Amino acid sequence: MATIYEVSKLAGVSLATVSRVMNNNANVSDATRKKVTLAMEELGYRPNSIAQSLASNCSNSAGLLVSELKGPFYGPMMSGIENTLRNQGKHVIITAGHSDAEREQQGIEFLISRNCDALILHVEAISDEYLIKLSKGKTPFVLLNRYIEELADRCIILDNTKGGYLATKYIIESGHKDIAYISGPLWKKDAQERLNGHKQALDEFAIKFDENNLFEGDFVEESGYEGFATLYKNNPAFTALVCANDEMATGAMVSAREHGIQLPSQLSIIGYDNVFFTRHVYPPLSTINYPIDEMGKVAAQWVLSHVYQKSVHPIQTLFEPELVIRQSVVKPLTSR
Amino acid sequence: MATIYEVSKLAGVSLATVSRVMNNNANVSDATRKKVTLAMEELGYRPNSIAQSLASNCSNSAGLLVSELKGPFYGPMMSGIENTLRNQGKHVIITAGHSDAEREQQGIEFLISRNCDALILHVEAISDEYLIKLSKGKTPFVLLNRYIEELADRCIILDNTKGGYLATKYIIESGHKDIAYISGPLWKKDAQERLNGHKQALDEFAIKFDENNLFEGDFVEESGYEGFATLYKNNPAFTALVCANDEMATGAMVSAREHGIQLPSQLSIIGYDNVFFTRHVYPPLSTINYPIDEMGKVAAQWVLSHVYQKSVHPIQTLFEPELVIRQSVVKPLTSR
DNA sequence: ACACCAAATGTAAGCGCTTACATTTATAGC
DNA sequence: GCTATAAATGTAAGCGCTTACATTTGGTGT
Repeated sequence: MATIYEVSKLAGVSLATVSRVMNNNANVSDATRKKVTLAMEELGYRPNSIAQSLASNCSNSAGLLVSELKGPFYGPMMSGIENTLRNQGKHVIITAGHSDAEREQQGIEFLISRNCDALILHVEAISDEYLIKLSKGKTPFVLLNRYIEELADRCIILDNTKGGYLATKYIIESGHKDIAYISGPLWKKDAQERLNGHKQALDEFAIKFDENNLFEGDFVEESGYEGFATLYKNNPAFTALVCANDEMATGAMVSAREHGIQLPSQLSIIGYDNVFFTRHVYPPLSTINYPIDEMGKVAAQWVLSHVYQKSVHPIQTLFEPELVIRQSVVKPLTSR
Repeated sequence: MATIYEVSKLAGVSLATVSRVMNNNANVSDATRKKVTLAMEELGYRPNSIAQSLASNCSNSAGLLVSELKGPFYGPMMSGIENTLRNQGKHVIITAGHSDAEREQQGIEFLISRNCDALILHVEAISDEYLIKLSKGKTPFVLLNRYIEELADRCIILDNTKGGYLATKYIIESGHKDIAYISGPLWKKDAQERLNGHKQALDEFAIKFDENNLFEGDFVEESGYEGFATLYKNNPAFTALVCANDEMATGAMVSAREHGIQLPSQLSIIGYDNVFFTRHVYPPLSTINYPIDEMGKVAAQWVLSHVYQKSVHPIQTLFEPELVIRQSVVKPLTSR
């Protein structure tokens, strides 16, 4: 690979001048600019961005840490972020934290050590303290789907409690009274909040919450599958099931059908997140919309404005969940 | 951030020694190793991997270029790659090419300029020539889902033609004769191959291929939706639909139902790829398994063995598609 | 023709590391 | 105790760039 030195020699100018034309510095005469450009082309020169980064202390790239690289939730998020950053000539370095404190920390350190100009973090396991300490450091970051009082202005979040409330309220208003719930892992704040919203709706309609109707899953499909089976064994009478995310809801649907239950007539189900395949399961799943792609874009814009001084509309940090009604929730049969 | 210099001063040794302990170089006495380690901890020292990379010409990271960051196909692929590399202490830098030649090239150049030790490429639009030229360069790479004669040993591929054949053969053997097909964009080789497989099966059973029964989609759901509508208008008589991927198949299912067609009794559908949600659509979709996560792992192992000298079982480059039977294909009704 | 100033270019130090090579120190054999 | 040898450590040159500062060049006004 050609280096800047070879370019400078070929063009008959100094290193500094070559660097100047690369960085569009004003003070270069058109004549030499052309000479240099030509030399670059002739050599097929590509600047070594590692060296640039080391010298300039700016890498033109943001680090992104997500829990998983796969899954219907993270895809749109990564995609939204990458697109808006890429449009401004910035790059994204992605790594996965796997909802594990140690691996999340490793990931963050890797991204920092790679000179990322900023970080976008979707972290679940790492402690608030670590993040607060991190915020004193020199690499700026935004948090997606996590709220920390002290870092409030850089937290881009959804009102999870409200979403949980909305889901259950809709179920109740559809006539259900015996309602089961499959939650996410309760050490995760969002799982906790969604459950709180659920309880809040129950309260409002004076339905008492029954521990027997609660199953703690872990946000993946299998746990929805198991969850249904367990709940059904405990209490075969519930007429509606609210799930803390869509994946568990689909898992539960499979299990329900295997138990010979007709959907939706004998059992109403609602999910959470509105991932793209919810329209295609059967019956099409009612759910709560989580505008994660939008939120990813906003995170990217935060970086653009805070780090690269690109002006941007004011940043929205709190997003509202919305009920999306499809066909998986119906009035309960009087008996089953 | 502390630098190696400060560590060396605190520990009372030279830069080189610090560097040696970082790299586990043999020739360091236990005593000084301990001194240095202590100093590092005291300063919270993290090596700057950019500088390491510039100096050593090795970044311990592989670049990954995929078409999209979202979608049920790429997620497992990225995930498989990241996991196996991460387990060996290597990192992954991911960027997206969006099936566009220019953006793919930009992505490749970015990854190279970031000193990636190797590249894993899922590229669709960029030319064979470019890749062949690239192979003369110093950054080694593997190709996922693309076959180039000259680069055969670094192409990890699925026998797409065979998969196409298998799907249609199964449909025919289920009794269908009037079969429609929604293909991917035909400039993509895999789309072309799958279609070829389809035709081959048709041939084998002496069914003639009818252009009216072909719709060229672009591998996303919407085009499946449109595709069905168009095909149905041309020829409402077909009893089975084979789709070049699962996303288009689900799109087609939605459209079919909107046309008042009962699935699967009035129309059999088969997909391709076996992405995770195929089990949850209704009816559960029969499809062709594409072990993309496995193939991603193999790509990662290629990198591990060719670049980092980790020994690894011999690498499988050709993968076989497999029919997975669920409930979306049934015998045709005698009439509809 | 001269001084003066801005624009264009060059010089060289450094970004934080690695590593070949030189030097010092410890170990062993006699 | 002395040399030969190996082990431990240090020195300094670079990796490919950026950038503060110095120098040169060319254009003005008089």
